[in-house]
Amino acid sequence: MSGTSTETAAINSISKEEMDKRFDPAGYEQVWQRRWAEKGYFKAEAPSAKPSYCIMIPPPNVTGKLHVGHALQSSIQDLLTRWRRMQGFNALWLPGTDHAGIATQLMVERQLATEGTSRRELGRELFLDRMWQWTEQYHGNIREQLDLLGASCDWTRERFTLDAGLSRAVREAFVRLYREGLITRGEYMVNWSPKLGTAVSDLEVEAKTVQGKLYYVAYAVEGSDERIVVATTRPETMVGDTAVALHPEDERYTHLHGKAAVLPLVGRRLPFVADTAVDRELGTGLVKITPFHDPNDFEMGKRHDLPGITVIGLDGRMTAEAGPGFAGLDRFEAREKIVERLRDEGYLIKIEPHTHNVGHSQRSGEPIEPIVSTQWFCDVRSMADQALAVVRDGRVRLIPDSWDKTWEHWLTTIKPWCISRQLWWGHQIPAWYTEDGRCIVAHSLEEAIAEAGTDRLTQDPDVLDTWFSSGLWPFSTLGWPDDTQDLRTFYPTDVLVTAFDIIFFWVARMVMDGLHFMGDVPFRAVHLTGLVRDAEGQKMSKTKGNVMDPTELISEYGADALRFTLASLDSPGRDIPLNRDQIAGYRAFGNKLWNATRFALSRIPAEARVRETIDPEGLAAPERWILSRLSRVAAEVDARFETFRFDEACNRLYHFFWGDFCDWYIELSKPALSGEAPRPRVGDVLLTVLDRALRLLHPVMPFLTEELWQRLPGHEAIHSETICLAPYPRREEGWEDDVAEAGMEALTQVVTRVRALRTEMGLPPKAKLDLHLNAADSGTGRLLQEQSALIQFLTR
RNA sequence: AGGCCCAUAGCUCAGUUGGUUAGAGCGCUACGUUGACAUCGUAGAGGUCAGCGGUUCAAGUCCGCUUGGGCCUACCA
Repeated sequence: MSGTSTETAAINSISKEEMDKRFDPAGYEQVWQRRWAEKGYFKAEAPSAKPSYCIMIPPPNVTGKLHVGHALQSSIQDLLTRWRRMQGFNALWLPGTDHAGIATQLMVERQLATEGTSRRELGRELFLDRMWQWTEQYHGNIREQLDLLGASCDWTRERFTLDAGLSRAVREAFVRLYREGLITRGEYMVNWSPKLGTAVSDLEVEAKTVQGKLYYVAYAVEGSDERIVVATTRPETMVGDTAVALHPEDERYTHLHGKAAVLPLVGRRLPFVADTAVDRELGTGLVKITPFHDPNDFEMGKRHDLPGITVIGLDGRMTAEAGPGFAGLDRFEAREKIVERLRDEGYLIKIEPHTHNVGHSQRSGEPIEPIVSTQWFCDVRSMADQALAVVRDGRVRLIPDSWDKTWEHWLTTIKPWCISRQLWWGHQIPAWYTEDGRCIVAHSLEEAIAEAGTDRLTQDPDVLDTWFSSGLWPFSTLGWPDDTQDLRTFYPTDVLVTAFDIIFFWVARMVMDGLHFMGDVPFRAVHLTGLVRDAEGQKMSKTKGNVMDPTELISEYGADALRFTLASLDSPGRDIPLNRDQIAGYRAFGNKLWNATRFALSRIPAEARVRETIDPEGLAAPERWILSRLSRVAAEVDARFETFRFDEACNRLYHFFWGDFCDWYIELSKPALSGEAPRPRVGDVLLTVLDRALRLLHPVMPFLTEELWQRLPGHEAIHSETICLAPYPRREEGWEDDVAEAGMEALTQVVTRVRALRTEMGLPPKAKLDLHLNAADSGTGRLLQEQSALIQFLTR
């Protein structure tokens, strides 16, 4: 509690002291963040008489560090939450973190390696202890960083995907899907990552175009002198061949039907099989079939009832089945060795360069090995159909909707999802095996024992894919499977804000799970943001060294400037080039807010106050005009927030404040405030417009607006404690005044024209001139006449 | 191989359902500092809206093609 006394001093200083000429975000940002938290302004209610508004944070990696992409998404989520909260909604932004299975386990494994040990050496239990230690050590970082950004999360509802409640939800979901027959265990071909030692899903495989080789190998035809030639990119798999395929209508090879080839080096008999999947144009039109090491061959093997042989093991090395001379070799060494033997024995016809796509492990970067193994699968077909339906009928809106087609394509072609991982960090699969090999799926060991009739059970060692638990996030975080008050209050949630790159990993699965388990969509809209890039539009990456750290940007420019920048760059369907000049520009905007407030506070009459509302009756044209403009901007900003056009909303706020308010209204108020040319209620109007402008800006720039708003005399009339809970300004139709706007338009044009003439004629800015105006019509003439003092003031 | 997106000022981008003279920020030029703000003010320069064709009274905007970028999906040995 060492910081308490200084904090109190800082809080006391707010709104009392003379304002500095320059604003300093570091001086108040975290003071306010702490105070808001202490006051509990962001705690949502359940139940509540107010309408609910809910956003679930896309949970970042619990041990991770927030990057600018997180800063972007968090800024948008906070903007929406603060906006709705001010509008009187019972707003919940639920924070939390993800255990991020492979990623986090790898970090700890790397650390163990530096200590000269490994997870295998430690054993599962000790290793998991280390994982939890690691998790606890870094867990606070995410909150710290969100606090720096000004996030208005409800931390009393924070969740972690591995906490007790969410783990229970995971087991419940697994058991239900198993009992519905949608989760099954079986031996299939999976994407295997030898380095990671685990199966991964199709999504975790990245196709990379590589320069490979196409090897042409001669196979003898059984019972004849004929030799046929097959082409392959992976000669090392040939020792696992069990057939040779040809196209049924390929006239070159009709004589081979019913015959067999002989596998070089091994001597195995390989029947010819006819299959239309064979491409006659490619290679020689004859394909070697290795059912256990190629996804196509696996399918073909099933169609023709071919046996499979596992010649590459889970460690990426050749098995004993590969035969003497190859067993134990790494798969790529084996390739060289086998090609060498083929050449030596005269089977190698030729080698051609060949460009093709090879699946690589997204996480480890190595080529994926298609391997047959026993895994758990989730058949998502029926769930996918439901997810298709809700996007088609608009119950879930993707924003921008250009993603609809991608959604459609992926979900219509979706295949069973391999959900088991050979890792330790994650939700262990709730399946137990009896000694006689029965498999019991249950919520708990106790339930499994009861069902099995024995306590001699072994739990399946595998854990679930991280995304299995993430898919449940919108309702597991609210207490599901129990029927909780939170669940009833906040589900379905309103908006999901996330980057497009996890639309399949996560968004689609939440929609499927939400519909399946809750019978309703998890959110009504998905705002998909672009990728944050550097100033040159390059992807940020550690290797390029162009990564921008949000924490550092905040300390340099302030959180409000970063937030404003990110929000104003968030145009639909576009990536976001972030450059420091722009952030600096919005920091200058902050300075503008600061100094406009400073001006108002130093010049208004003592009795001036922020008013809840103002009757324009009896006000002069400049006052009528600024109130009219304010009303229109409030309406526009509201409409833009509704449609997720944060860029346009920010733009309008920026131009209203800097252009209308500072460049014109403040200038116009000067002669009135100084007493040279008094006008009615100028002080009240100035403060009231400032109050509303700050409130309009609050969702984007929470810290500065609070800091300034607290200083406005009479702000308590709007809310007794904080701008965070003050009402969001709406349109005031009674303020909208076409006559005043037209009149001011004429005035500003006159002023601008005079200034331009002065420059064109090379007249010194201070030289006083005579100005004669001829109005085109009497109305304008009268107005300009009325405002002649102002015109003189602005044009000298 | 399919699909999606993009091309507008020196740079990064807006530009709604087609409708006056295409906008902003940064950068640039000139001038300006004792009274909110130099993180500023005033004025200004700068665009064949990638190219070609079409629809229309009217196209940056709609349609087709071309070129040049980017991304996603995909089992071609």
